Amino acid sequence: MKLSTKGRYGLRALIDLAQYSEETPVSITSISARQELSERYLEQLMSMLKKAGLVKSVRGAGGGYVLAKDMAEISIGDVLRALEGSLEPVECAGLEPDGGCKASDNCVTKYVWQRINESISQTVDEIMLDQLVEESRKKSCVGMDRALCKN
Amino acid sequence: MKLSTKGRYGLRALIDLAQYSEETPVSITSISARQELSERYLEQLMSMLKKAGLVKSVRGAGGGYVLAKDMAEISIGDVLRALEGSLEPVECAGLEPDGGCKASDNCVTKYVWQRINESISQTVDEIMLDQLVEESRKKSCVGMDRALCKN
DNA sequence: GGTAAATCCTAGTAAAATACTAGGAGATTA
DNA sequence: TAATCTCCTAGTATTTTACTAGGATTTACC
Repeated sequence: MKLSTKGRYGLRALIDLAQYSEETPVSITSISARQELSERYLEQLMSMLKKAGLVKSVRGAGGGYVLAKDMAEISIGDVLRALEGSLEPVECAGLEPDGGCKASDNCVTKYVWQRINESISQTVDEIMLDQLVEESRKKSCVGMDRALCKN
Repeated sequence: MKLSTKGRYGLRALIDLAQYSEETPVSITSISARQELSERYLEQLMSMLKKAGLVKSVRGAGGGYVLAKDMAEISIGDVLRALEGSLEPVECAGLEPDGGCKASDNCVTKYVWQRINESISQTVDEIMLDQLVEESRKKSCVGMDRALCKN
């Protein structure tokens, strides 16, 4: 039940992007410098965020990435699902009426997985990116000590 | 953010155990036969549940496992934490005052990890084993089709 | 006392997932 | 034309997962 580096790094990167992309696109190079992340790896994370429609890219010199919609309209759930795939703790727990496991009517544990799934979803979907960006500005923590924190 | 087979199989096994251990201890052999799980693997899961104080063992012929406390006093959180370790999505998110990451005061994402952690904990700690056992009896699903469901 | 049925304990190991690195093609600007 | 970007695919070392294997120990029952 751990989030991978994709989710952890990717969310940090997106908060950074949101802070710096108001006027011009932000390049992977600059994000990775500030956040001390591998450029090549970050490239892949940004590509996932783009596929999910959360950021837009501007190619060529002076290019980079920009948010594809307003910060207040991007939930942390959107971000984490884009990076981690489904956040369901067990595959069968899909909420779709006919989703997942065929044996589900006889499955007692499914109830548990579903409850966990719902609580995670509710939590991550009600936190929006702008809240974190604002918080980040308050703390003026543009860069944090990566030697102490890997998240 | 997936639960491993430890958590999935282990919870199933414990529900099975709870149902069958009211009079005599239940052996790993019998649980694994009903639930179609490897005996050797299940052995390790039971050992974890024992270390966590959720079950007691009775050695020797005719032995097996019994719940160490009342079903109504074992939460699913206890079970999953015994099997999966901490359910925190990110290590630093510990709720302990001085727990985890040293950079936490400057960490914006920690807020997110903590919120997720709290919601998961709350959910799994309020579901008790007896609820699932009762549900299981209602559905009379002693054995479900393992060809269809791996959870 | 012997045998069968159990738990207990440690190690090993194949497969899958993770966390990257590497190389190079294509787009855009100055 | 050179520099700076994104884009895309593939490779790969490390770690984790999901087991399997072997054997010691304990206990009930004949």
